[in-house]
Amino acid sequence: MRNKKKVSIKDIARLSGVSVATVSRVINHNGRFSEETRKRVEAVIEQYHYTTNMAGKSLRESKTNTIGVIVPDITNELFSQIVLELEKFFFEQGFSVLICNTNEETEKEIAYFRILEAKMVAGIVCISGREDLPQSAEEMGIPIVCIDRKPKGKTDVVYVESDHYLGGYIATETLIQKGCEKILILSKQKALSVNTQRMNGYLDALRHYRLPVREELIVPLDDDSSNFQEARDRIFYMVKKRVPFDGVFATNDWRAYGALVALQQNGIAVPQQVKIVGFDGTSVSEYCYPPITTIQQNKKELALQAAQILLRMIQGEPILQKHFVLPVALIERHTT
Amino acid sequence: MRNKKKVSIKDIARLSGVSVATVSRVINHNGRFSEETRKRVEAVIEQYHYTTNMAGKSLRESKTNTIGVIVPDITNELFSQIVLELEKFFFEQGFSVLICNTNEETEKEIAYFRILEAKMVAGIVCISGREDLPQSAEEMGIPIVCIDRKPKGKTDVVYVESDHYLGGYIATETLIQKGCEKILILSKQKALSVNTQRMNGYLDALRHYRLPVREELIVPLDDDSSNFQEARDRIFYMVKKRVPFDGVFATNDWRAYGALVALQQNGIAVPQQVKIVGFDGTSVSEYCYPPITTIQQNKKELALQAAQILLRMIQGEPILQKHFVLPVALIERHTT
DNA sequence: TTGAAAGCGCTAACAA
DNA sequence: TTGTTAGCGCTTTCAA
Repeated sequence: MRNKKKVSIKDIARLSGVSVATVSRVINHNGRFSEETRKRVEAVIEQYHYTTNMAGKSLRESKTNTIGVIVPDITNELFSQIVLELEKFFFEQGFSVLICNTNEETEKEIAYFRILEAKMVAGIVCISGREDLPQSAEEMGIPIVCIDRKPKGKTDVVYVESDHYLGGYIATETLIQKGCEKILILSKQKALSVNTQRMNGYLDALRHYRLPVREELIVPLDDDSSNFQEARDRIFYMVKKRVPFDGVFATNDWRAYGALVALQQNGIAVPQQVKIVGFDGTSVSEYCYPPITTIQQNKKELALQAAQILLRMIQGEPILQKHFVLPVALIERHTT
Repeated sequence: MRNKKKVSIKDIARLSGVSVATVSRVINHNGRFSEETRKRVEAVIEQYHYTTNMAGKSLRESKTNTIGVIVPDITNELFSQIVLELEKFFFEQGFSVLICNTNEETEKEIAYFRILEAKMVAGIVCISGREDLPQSAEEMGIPIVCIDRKPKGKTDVVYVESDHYLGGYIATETLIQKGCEKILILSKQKALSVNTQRMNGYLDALRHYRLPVREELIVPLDDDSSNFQEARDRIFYMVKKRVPFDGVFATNDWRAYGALVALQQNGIAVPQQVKIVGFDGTSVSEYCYPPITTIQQNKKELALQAAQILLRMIQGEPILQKHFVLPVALIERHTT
């Protein structure tokens, strides 16, 4: 079944009575051939369904037309939407996308960087996940753009992110303006910039409205269980412990939904007794009941910005601005 | 910034005082070298962080360790879960995954087949989407496994699918057993085997329970709008037209949810007045309100089966069985 | 156990 | 405008 012997540039050269160099020029529109030659060569290419062997080309040029996309979890809607936009953009630019799902495992991420290097990808988009890029990444000399991941230490890595601080501030402010005074925050413990920025927005909003920061309302989450489960369990526990609160800022939509379910299970009315704001703007916030007020990230723009910058880097342009912040938007629904 | 000159097999050979052939043998565990040589070479490789240049290797071997995955829409949870499992499996086997999002556009799919061929991928997994593989695909001589896509005409293409017929039957039977007599089906018009099999399950269940097949309750969907919207609009219209029905078999979960919302908007109680069953077992069916009874596809198993078969094909094993059907499961929730 | 050398398909420098 | 040729990094055949 294998081994339809493929037609190579040599065959095309022979069949159209020119040299391989000329064929190569025609294929790559490099000039230095006559109109007549072009026609003849292209006809033969057409006739024999010739397609460039990328391995040969890549070997010769020491680079491929492949982009590596590193992502923690492709089944997370936020990420899959970003990946979709990346794929669309790069397809149009003649690049393919290698998907590298790390599952947040450091080892797998490091392995993937090695693989991407060995495969000589043209560039890498690194979405969220842990903060510090593996050592190897920086030494590779492959253009990298990060999304929602501010590389620790290194100042010269390009990254694009939503305005997480403002998002945290607006989320909290919204709750305050709707009358909440004891606002609980569900936040990952891991000190990612994404987390700390949202937290800072929360804290600043409280301060600005002269509300006390209550230690017991800062509920840390760790990494093991799902966002939904963990949030639900934590809120359940808070209710059982009778810790009073009247607002929840959940740092993503699944956590918000977890909080919502825990409250419903305890007969606490949302939004009458407790109000909730989520983050991301994924579909769960829209279709759950009642639909959740959330801070929307502009996934398409995030992807597009990152992709465009990466493309420019690949083309050798110097990138002066290293840090891009995109606005977020409040979507008011029925939990506030 | 570019151009850290990479260390090649030649460098390793020189640095460890052996020939490139020997280094190659050591790297690929091909025997024919002494234990001592092995140690020396491996030490040098380690020291200089050598990694194989895949373009060179691929060119030489006329194949890569990359798998192409063709998928209609990576943001569809059903597909992203399958892709996740494929990636996981192939990563462990030393393959990378190229993601090819076709958006159901024939042209893009054809383009991707060409690209995958030019890139000499080791194999292709083709998920759902249109039925007939492009001509080019079959001629390429690259192993292909389809998921949920029964290639038209061609009998020798390997495919793995859920038992859509049984799913359709069980969905309908469930509605009947809960007392429904006028069961509406929301089904794509496009004659994909997936659609027709579910439809056949529906029809056979009706016949088996001696219920009439009513033409006006077979509601065709076309391709333009989203599953959710289209289903919602259709059901809305049916209600307005006062077509009587007391059960809805929606051929995926988003359609089921669309139906649910349309009914709720018209003040029709679910499940009291109308019952609903969805398909796929994606999260929307779980977290919407009320959660929807659905037929679950085993995405992990689907991916694993396909991946394992493809791997065997890549390794040159003959595949005798071409068609694999995986069981589905009814998940009862609150819409029946 | 080891090495020399050919050649996979391609591009680009150089020559004509 | 066109051709010749070297060489990218690798594996493998053949010879030693």
